[in-house]
Amino acid sequence: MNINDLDYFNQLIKRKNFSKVAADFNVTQPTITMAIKRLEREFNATLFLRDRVHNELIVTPSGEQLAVHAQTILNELQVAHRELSHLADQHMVLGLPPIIETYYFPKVAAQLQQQGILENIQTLAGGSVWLRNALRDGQADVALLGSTEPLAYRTLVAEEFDRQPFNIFVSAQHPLAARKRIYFSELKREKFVLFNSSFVHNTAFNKLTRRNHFRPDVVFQAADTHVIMNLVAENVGVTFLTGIVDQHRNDVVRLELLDDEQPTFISSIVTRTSHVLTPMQQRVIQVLQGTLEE
Amino acid sequence: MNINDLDYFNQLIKRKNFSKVAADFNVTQPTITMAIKRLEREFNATLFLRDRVHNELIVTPSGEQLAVHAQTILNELQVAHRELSHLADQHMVLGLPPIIETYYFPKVAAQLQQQGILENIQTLAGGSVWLRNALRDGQADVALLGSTEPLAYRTLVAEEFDRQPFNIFVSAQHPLAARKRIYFSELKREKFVLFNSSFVHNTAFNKLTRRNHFRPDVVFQAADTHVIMNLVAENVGVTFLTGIVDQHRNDVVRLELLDDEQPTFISSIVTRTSHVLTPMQQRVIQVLQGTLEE
DNA sequence: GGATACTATAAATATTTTTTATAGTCGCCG
DNA sequence: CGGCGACTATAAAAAATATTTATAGTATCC
Repeated sequence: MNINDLDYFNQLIKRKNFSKVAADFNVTQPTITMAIKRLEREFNATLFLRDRVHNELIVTPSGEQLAVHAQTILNELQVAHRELSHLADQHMVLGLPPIIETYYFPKVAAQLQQQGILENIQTLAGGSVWLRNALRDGQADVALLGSTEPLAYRTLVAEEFDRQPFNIFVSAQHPLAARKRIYFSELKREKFVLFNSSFVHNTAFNKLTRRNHFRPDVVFQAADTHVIMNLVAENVGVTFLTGIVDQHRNDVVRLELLDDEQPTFISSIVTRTSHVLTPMQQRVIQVLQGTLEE
Repeated sequence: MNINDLDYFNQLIKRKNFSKVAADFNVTQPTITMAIKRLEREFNATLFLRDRVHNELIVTPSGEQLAVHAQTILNELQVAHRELSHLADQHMVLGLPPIIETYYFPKVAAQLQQQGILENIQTLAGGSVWLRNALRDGQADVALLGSTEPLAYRTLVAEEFDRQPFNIFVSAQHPLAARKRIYFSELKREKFVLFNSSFVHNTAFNKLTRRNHFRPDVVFQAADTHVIMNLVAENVGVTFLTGIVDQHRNDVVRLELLDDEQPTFISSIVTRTSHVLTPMQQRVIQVLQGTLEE
């Protein structure tokens, strides 16, 4: 049995049209007909019903079931290709969401440099959700991910290394600047400048607004914490970020939240369950664990 | 790329010998050489080092990594074959460990019969551990499994439907027969007749003996609860089983355990995450849920 | 009734895999 | 040391498979 056949099949499931699938793969239409026939013979099942009357292609239960497995197999192959290509290049792709890249990675990089393995690391930036998928499809081998709940996925292994509360940052000229701690509900009338690229902050923020029954007035969303901090300093609005972002500015004040049951920013080291660590990769992971878990 | 190549590769990983793999598949030796070459070209990596000096075959890191994926892919295909074969025969294989088969299944079967779908069920008997693997490799489509901890596996979905405490059963002539409840530690000097085929009972039993610091005197292990009960009635020993086994005998007395933190016998309906339910299979699951969850 | 949009079939070609036959490498042992 | 045994590799031929080309079939739409 040929993998191509599964590829054709998989595409036919999506496209529901033999000729178009053929075009997608730059082969002629009978090729697809034959491929499906081979699969139908191999699995001894009808995979599609050719409904000429309504001119549509119906996927049988057997077809649906096979589609699930075909998908897994094709993904597994893709991951294999990517993983082996990383191995060949002697590097490891480390996924980093922007916040983690800015505030945790420098420490890690220094350690990796000392051990002479920094050159084997290739970073891949992206939001937490996107990186999770990049891990799954083999684009990344390891990722440091932020989340509000402990991560638990079928194909990934996560090891938590830090928990940080979320804080409120206001301008030094802001009336609340004199305070050290506040309740989230006190922010009902404030304007917010928020972080947009990371889904995690939004999740946490939305939880809190919902729990406190208000619709926040979000005046701006930025992808970079420095931009946000500058806007906060200018008193354009207040923001909601993790404490690690603090960074000794004197034009911005950090306020702790007093609410019970606050969401926390959980940081984890995540890998694929199927990923086999080389000795070099094990050292990288050890450095990550050592540096990040204090 | 051909699945056969992965099959050859997978076997070579196990056997570490080209000629033997060739023999295993009834092909000639150059076939294996070529297959590995094709994979090495396809993945642009060396998969094995042929160490002529020590006359052994060394698997490279790339080889190790590919092996993991090859295994997954081959398993996925095997599952697909089995699942589609069940679909073709219009049946569903239901795995049942002996205890569950005896004490829960009759109720279920009656309901399934009423709905006219009993004939579509094929049961598969086996211990919990064995059935878990049967689910994973597609031999079974659904299983009712017993466990002492909630089931959580990567490739399986479990839905709990019952929790039962474990009980002690003694002969009506036994000194303890007058009691209703006892502490497990009071059984230090007893002889035990235990259930052997189900790993779950042993796990729970061992937990308790360990916690109470004694080495139990196990005089016999049987695969059938009736045998055990008969031995208990004859006062050969006492036993440790779930309450459902009770079955109105007057020569045997059931004692509840007074210990805090007792292990419980958790029963769950388990399926593969990758399994697509047909309408008929959905009805079966509904009957299972309806009947078993009261 | 002809044009259009699909899928299927059959024969010819092209491609890929396997076999056959043989060579190469190394260790072992008399 | 030389021949034998246990391996794997290579090359050419043969066999098996997949793809293309060309064409037929079936149903819809106008």
